Amino acid sequence: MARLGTSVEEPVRQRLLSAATRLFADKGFESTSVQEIVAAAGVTKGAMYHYFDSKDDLLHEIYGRVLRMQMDRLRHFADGEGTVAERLHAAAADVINTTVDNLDDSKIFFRSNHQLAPDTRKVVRAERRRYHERFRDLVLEGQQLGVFNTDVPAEMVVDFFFGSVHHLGTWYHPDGPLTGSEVGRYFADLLLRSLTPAS
Amino acid sequence: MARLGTSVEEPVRQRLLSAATRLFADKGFESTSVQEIVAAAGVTKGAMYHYFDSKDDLLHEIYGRVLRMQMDRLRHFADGEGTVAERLHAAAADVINTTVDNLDDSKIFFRSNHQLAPDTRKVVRAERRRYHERFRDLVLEGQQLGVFNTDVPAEMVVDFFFGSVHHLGTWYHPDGPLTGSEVGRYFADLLLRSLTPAS
DNA sequence: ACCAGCATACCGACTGGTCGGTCAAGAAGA
DNA sequence: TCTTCTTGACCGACCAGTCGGTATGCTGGT
Repeated sequence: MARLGTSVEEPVRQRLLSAATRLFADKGFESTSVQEIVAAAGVTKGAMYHYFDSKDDLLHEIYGRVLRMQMDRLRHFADGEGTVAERLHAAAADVINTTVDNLDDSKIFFRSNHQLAPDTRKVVRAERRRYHERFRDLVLEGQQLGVFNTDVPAEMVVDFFFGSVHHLGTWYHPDGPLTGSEVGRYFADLLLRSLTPAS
Repeated sequence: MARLGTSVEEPVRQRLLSAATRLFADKGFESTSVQEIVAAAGVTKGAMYHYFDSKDDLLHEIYGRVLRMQMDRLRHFADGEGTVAERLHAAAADVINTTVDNLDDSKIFFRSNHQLAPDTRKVVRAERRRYHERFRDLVLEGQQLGVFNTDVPAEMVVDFFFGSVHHLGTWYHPDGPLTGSEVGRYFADLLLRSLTPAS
């Protein structure tokens, strides 16, 4: 059992998670064999099946990490200070920033959803829904205060925006000309302007 | 040889394409076996390998169909009549409409990209890029005419918007309360407003 | 009218190989 | 000695693709 500061190396469980994340993002869940994962982590299958119930369980853990992190950050910005517009802008820019910082997780999240076992999928979907609802409530708050347009339902605005976030994994490259913060600002600007009354 | 109106049934090739589309969209490319596809189409493996070179080839054909259709429609709207804003709005609403009408194709398109053989993927990506460029040029045209905001690069606006289109397969249900046209109008409105100067 | 020759369309058993997962056994610290 | 962690050989299921074969019908020579 790894105690505090016992080993220089990452513990086996972490190494497996990291290796799996990289491989799943690169080649997809189904195209990655357990053998490849354990080889990349420098262990054998027995070790993997000691820490995880199945290949599916590994994927589920990756999902869990992302979901918890995103939810924590969203709550922090949504419940923070400032006007609704400021809080929504900050939350939107932040989710793009963290998505870009964890592009592999994001790719897996949006591409391998259908590979999860039905039960696991239900859990993930429920957690995802709560996240969306918190975001939607922010939009709703602005609409009720009269600072946002009401002609497009809040629910749809959220789906519209998260499509763009989802899509980042497809075109964004960390070594490209744009930083995550820049993309975050651009996208948050577009979102806010699409919600702001014309005159 | 099927002459005009000779057979009531769809020809085998079409049946295979349809069955594969449905199954790939439901369970993903890698999780669908050739055996399942031919069973759903009511033929055997021999028939499939008579019409297609490989399982990959089948996927490639599905991609080709979607790409050709989308490009044709975009050109029609982009080169049509009306102001830039009107043409962009029409093209944006239409791509959402056809995406909703062919949700299975769309799911496959955005989810199974990485399963294609490298060569095939290059071809698909190139065609996809041309599509994006045509769309971007529309935005650029509006920016140069001064009717659209210029603070966000046209390229980024396109990536922003197509993320939302991409995402449709995740949340839209044909038997839900919204028609494709309604979603198309909402999303096109959001896009146009995000491009329109505030005052 | 007939037949040989050939192409198209399709069948389904089979092959070589891969995969997720199991398990008996060993190493090492407490 | 007991527990925790790790090994690697192994199993049964499954999969993409192959191949020898059949049925049908068109074509041109007689």
